[in-house]
Amino acid sequence: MEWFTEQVIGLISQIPEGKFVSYGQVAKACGKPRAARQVARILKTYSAKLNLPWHRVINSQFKISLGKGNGYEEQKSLLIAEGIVFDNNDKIDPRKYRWDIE
DNA sequence: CGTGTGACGCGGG
DNA sequence: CCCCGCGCCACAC
Repeated sequence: MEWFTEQVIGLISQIPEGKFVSYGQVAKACGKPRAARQVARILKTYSAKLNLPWHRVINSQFKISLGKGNGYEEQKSLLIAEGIVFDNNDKIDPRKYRWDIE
């Protein structure tokens, strides 16, 4: 397993309940500021098997990146279950829920 | 080895 | 807010 991948997985696993981070945030924190897309791919590949809180990762627009009918509904409900509130535009408030990586 | 594809991000209209 | 284009990068064909 590559170093970057391990960093990403390690970081994601530390996101506190009720909080979120963006793909870009994770990429940056792991030393590759342009690798947001890779972070997404890593989640798709390992989330299920490694029991990661994948739902706590969204895009920089504070919205869920999964298409409706393709995981969107599930991610949303998981976040709501943790107390996160979505506004009328399906976005969440970063001032309340964003987790600023250590 | 060229080409297409994203669970992305940023700027612009 | 929505829609586009462009840059980015690992991967599948």
